[in-house]
Amino acid sequence: MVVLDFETTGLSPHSGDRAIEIGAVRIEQGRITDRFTGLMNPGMRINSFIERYTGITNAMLRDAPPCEQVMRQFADFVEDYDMVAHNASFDSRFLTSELRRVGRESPGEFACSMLASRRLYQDAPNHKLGTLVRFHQLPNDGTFHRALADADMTTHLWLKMLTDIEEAYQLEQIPFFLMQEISHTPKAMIDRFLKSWRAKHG
DNA sequence: TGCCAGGCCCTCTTTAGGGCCTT
Repeated sequence: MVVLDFETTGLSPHSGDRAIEIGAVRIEQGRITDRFTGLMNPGMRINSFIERYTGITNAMLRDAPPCEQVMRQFADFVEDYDMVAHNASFDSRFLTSELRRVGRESPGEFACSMLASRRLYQDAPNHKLGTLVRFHQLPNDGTFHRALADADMTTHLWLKMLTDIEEAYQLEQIPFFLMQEISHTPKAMIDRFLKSWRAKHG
């Protein structure tokens, strides 16, 4: 699967917002096998809030390739893999919007690490990505709100959740139907995960 | 002119409202 994160000019592609950076991590057999990242020029200036929030400046975007070029490359990277994102409804909207502009689409399904976290870690202070990284002491380099850094942290969070789900399942603490229900994760994704997990652990 | 995201989930709910998450 591919873990995905967008930085954007705002919250809604339906209000004209565009992607300005994409970061993605490919996971196979529970291990990171490839990464993709790129700044992209949205053809518009970003406001000062976004500059402060992400650290991405208008000067950086001026020299970046256009969204269309980066998204075509990303479409080739993601192929038909299923995807994971933290608050997936946000990233899936931008992915659909940006791919549609270049006549592409992603056939994969989305799972949401935020919804899964709300189910699995009810003792967490909240379910922001940064909070969960600290709560679980997940690997990070101190960078937040940049696409590849956030995708990397989401990857570590997702792998931890899969392990915790599997352990709970093995311990018969949760039945299989609940695994499918957790986080709205598509059944096919859970099935593929279990198959690869068992191949790895015997 | 005035509006301005959207989906999940809880609750003082279902004839609704508001917090949480993402930028």
